[in-house]
Amino acid sequence: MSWTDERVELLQKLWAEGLSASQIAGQLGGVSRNAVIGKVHRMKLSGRGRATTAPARQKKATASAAPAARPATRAAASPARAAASVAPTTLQAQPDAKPVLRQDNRPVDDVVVPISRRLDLTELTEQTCKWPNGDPLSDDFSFCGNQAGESGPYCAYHARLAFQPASERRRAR
DNA sequence: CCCTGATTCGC
DNA sequence: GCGAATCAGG
Repeated sequence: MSWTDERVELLQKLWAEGLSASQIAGQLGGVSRNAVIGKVHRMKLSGRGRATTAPARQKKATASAAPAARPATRAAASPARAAASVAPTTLQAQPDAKPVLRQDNRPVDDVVVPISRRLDLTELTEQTCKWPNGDPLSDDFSFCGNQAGESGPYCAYHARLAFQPASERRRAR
């Protein structure tokens, strides 16, 4: 894959949204997270808010000294990562968070702000996103509750997560 | 061990 | 310009 205008645009957008390089690579497809990071740097988009830790870099030291073995494969996925493993949301409950909707005609899937409404199980309807937040056994457990898409149980943001391989999903919000 | 971004450098 | 390898850190 090459960096077409479209892909660069998406890269810039997702990077600005704060997605990690690996997540962006997963969405773009065909590129590694290193490729994404490299591209970001070449475009000079590094400093993204106050996010990363960037003290300084060191010299690569004596190059071509001892290549050493590759890190080996890292495929093995953990057995059962159910809804229970979803990381507790770090977003504070917002009393009247608006559902994720657009006023214009832009595609819904380009919404990226997953402010959970933190609904209780009994508050769910056909139209609310059923993405779980937190540990189901905990008192804090809740559902996203944002406007669900017409064709699924999740809001645009979580639908996107739901249809990604678990390995790319990582922690959900 | 999982992950993050940063850097170097051969291509 | 590209991105794997590597590094430094959480």
